[in-house]
Amino acid sequence: MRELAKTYNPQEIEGKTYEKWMSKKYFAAKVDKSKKPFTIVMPPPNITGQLHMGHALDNTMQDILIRYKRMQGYSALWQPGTDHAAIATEVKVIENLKKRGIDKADLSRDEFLKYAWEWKDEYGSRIVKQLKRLGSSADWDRERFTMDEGCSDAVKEVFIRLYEKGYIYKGSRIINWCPVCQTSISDAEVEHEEQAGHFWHIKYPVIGSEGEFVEIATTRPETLLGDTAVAVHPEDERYQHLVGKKLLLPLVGREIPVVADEYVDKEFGTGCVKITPAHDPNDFEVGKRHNLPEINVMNDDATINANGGKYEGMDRYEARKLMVKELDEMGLLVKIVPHSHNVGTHDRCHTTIEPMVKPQWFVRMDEMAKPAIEALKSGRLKFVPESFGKTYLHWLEGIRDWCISRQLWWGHRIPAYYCAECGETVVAREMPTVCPKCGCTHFAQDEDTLDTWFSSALWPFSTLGWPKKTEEMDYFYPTDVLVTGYDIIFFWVIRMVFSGLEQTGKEPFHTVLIHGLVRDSQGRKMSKSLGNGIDPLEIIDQYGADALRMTLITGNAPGNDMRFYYERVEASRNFANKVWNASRFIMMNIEKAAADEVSLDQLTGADKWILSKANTLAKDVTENLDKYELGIALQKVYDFVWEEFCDWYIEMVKPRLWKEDDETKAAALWTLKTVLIQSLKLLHPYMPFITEEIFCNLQDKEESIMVSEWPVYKEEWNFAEDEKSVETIKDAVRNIRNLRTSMNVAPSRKAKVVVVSADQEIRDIFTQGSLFFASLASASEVVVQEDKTGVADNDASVLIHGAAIYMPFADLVDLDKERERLSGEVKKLTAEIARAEGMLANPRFVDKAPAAKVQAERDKLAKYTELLAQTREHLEKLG
RNA sequence: GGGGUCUUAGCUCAGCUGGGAGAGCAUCUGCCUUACAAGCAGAGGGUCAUAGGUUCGAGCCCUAUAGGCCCCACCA
Repeated sequence: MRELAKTYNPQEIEGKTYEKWMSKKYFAAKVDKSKKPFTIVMPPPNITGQLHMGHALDNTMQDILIRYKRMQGYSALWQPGTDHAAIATEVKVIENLKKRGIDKADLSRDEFLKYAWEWKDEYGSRIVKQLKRLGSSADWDRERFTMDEGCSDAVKEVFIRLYEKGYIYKGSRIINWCPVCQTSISDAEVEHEEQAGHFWHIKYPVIGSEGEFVEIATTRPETLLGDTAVAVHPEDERYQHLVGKKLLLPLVGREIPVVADEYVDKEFGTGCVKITPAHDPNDFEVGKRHNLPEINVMNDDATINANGGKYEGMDRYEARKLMVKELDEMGLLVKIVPHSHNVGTHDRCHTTIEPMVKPQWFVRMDEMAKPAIEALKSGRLKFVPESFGKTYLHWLEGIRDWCISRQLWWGHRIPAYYCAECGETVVAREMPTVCPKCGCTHFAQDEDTLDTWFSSALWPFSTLGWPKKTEEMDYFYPTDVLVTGYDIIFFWVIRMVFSGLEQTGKEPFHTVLIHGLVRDSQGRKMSKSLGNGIDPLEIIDQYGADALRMTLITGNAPGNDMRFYYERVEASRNFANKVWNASRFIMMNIEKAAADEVSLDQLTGADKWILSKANTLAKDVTENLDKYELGIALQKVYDFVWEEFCDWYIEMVKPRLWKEDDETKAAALWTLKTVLIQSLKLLHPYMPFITEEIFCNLQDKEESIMVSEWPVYKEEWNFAEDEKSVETIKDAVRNIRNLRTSMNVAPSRKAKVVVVSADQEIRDIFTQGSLFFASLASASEVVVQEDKTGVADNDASVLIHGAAIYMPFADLVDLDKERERLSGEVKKLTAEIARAEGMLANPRFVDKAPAAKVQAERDKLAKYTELLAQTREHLEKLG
């Protein structure tokens, strides 16, 4: 044991503590059949990433659960790793190359990938180092990467299996195209933004009916170049005569038919819809129904292509401007009406998506969605909080096929090979040698890579060695809890569930613990563009990792967003300091007189009281943690440590420690140490560094708190009677302090305190606790007696249940003020009595409410009635 | 258009299966009391959005309304 510094200094402690944990291999989870497994897979941060508050929250929650379970004796695996983050990384690498004067277009695929891997090697470990500063106790020796050999193998295996089952197919369908990233993206990656736009009303001339026009309204006039029909509702009388007729597409001169389709809403716009199958998902469907040609009018960068005639080469928005102008000049532009509508944008770069028809790979979702829905409905999969289960179901029930191919280089290349001769597709792990159809020996691999989420979907089992049969897979899978933000339920959680069910037959986890966003103090999202992000590492530097962790967990319910305040970090830091100083106090005293083992019957009432409280606390905290109520559990430890332990118990114990020859000193020291250790253990998952440091300084039997045993409720530590007794004294102390404050009696002015009670039990309580009672109540002397002998009528008094307490402040008592105070008491008590009597007078309450509740009311009534009588008596005495 | 969620003290938020409204910060009063002024002891402050309903009893359950936020959705 050594003396601690006066204030807690996290910088001195965190680094060396983490190194100790690492070198002792405490984070390593072993396959150990004698223990129960507990597994969490870490949502793999992007290799492009820097630690932000979201990561800090997410990983703190996981670390709390893992540390808790580890202390409970589970073989607790926190499986870490990083994600290749296809688009994000590719964009970053391209930017980075640009700075060095290198253009991706000038590079071969292999050259580009070489740069990408270099980038990964340089920055991929950055975020891992940052996670460690938080105190994350992940099993870093098992760290994985979504593009490492094992994960890539799992990806190939799943692709092949799904392909052979007919769940993966290649098709030419309308997809979301990002003209800036130049790749297709899935529906989940499209964000809808409400934008102020316009409705352009344009007239299309009817062929063979001179002077007759069809008026359409469009938000995207430039797509007119790809129109292959105009649709009207089959039952729309206004246009029935036109169905089957041809229109002359302005500016293009193409003849297009008028078709009838239920898709059209008669009430909306003009009731006539231009149909552009190649650039609108709805029109695509209409086109399929009516066998319309699909005319793609755009290049990959959203400039107009050769099909756009003279507009070729223009950007889509420039072309729009020019076309509108020309239509106006031709007299075909009827009007322009302001109109706000939803525009799909790419969630990464916020470029407006261009729907295009392109050959892509898809995963059929209908069959795989079913067991995923069933998993939730059956209760095998639970969300915390539950409401997110509805989000999950809603998405799955309306799920559409998943576009998984990306026109990127960084990622898992699609394991499909095309015969150079006959074009036959072969899906295989390696490039085939001979074409099964034509015998040709030349193949080319598909150029595309897979959506980054395709590999993350396999994360819970690919990291454990699947598809190989490993003992890790047998032991740690299925995992237990997945902790993540609500923003990636669609991207990730759902895909892990259906992939896990499809490939392993089991839900990959039984609980999904959802958290919200960490916002700035004004409630805004933290973002780079706003510059309002707060760097967790700076907070750690300034206040310590424990304070940051505590801040992120307190006062926040699962799934709710939270605001980040420096004031709250300070409050957390202050708590750490409180724990530190309480420990310092205890150690200073233990140094003077060793805290030897004592038997429970040597403890005083106060010792038993705090021990009993600490015992209940362990039970409560465990229950809360089992329900994932991390914030509530921490709040309870906080309240216990600060209020009960520091403000009450330590103060109660001081007189015993200061007295030279107190025979209960050993009991006090033992209790201080025992309760402190209990508190440190309960606190450890939340504040790992400070608790470890104190624990190691406090005792030398165990070398680390993180592998010590989690406290369990012990029946022999349950002292209900002593709890009641101490509460009685606390009640008296509070009343006396209150009285002294209201009378302006300085704490330095000690006074004799006379406790009068007819109740032998209560007299015993005060007699036995007189030492600490005197100290807490600033009493020079405590006299306990049965009647009021020697008490002056004008002594100040307070009443508690079963006793009256008198203090001779004669010269200080302002009789008017005292009468006023007592009258106030009478008023309060009368109201309480009326309330209790009212309830008890209600026969329905007495009959229907639980007996304990009724009895409690009766007890209260008796207590208040007694207090009221005494208070009135005093009031009369004052005259 | 559908779904979710929130509305509690001046501010930010807790409030577990319904049983006398809580915390932190802020405010006011005293205290440098030998662990801690990053502290100690006190105090003030709330028709729990509104209106109904269920119940012996509602911040909590149900319905409706108002306002805020979020997600999903193919109205050109």
